[in-house]
Amino acid sequence: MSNPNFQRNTVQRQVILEELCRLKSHPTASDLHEIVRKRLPKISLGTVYRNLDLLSRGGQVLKLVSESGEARYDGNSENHYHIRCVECGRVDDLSETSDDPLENKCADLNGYELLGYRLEYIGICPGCQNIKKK
Amino acid sequence: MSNPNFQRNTVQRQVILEELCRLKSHPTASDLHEIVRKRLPKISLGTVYRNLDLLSRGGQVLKLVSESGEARYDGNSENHYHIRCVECGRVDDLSETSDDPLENKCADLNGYELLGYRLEYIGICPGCQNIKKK
DNA sequence: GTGTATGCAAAGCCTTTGCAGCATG
DNA sequence: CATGCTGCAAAGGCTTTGCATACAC
Repeated sequence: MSNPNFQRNTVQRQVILEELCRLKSHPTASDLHEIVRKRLPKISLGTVYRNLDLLSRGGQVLKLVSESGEARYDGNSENHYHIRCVECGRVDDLSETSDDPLENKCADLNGYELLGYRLEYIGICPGCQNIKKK
Repeated sequence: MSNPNFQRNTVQRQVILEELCRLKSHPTASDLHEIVRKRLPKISLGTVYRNLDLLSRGGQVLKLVSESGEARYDGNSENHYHIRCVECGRVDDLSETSDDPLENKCADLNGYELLGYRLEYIGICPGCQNIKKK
């Protein structure tokens, strides 16, 4: 029987992860596709999506979705905060200067003019807890 | 000259806002369309989208986008926190019991099993600040 | 009347998926 | 050499848009 979590080490996956980690910015899938294409001219957008999905579900990559629904990816999976530009959608890292991110408003903002923040908790609702127990 | 923010009071807009505010849940545009259709059978999905966009840009409604890119709307535009189910995408309100939401982990979670949170700052990046000044 | 808003349908966009061939372990 | 992965292209799903008509002011 085969291991359902088995994954192969493909050149495509390696290059995608390498290029994403090298970038300080947080590209969209299409941005990354353009970048990776410089090294692997034949790689398809579909492959980029498939690998970003695998990597983000594996925790090696972070997927960031904005209010507009646009997805961006972050090769730094360590816990850190982001600031997003409301005008152009650009996303940057924020240096974590204390354990309480909400109090960081005067910390280094990477040149950003701060407007606010979005906070959302993640969990499992009562209904889905029941389904899982069955 | 006309006021760029001028808006007409249409029945459609009123009913969309009314129904959204009446709901405790946070429906998708399509969910809301189904609900509003009970009162206005001929209303189109496009009109629902157009009005939700107007209302959210006007601050009367909150637009919430999940990691998967799914958009949900909240008729309560007052500052409060949300918890989202990773299994089914359902979104509920969280009672705000202190000024520091990150410390609320033991507060009333509406029956949810808490897994974590997403925090993102919103601002204007240096590049866009320069564009605005010009 | 003037110009915004609507309904309808088509178009857009980003993302996912089916498939046959490829290449990894 | 079994089967996971790829490239390609088509399909999907949500959202936006163009257009003629309706209606708010």
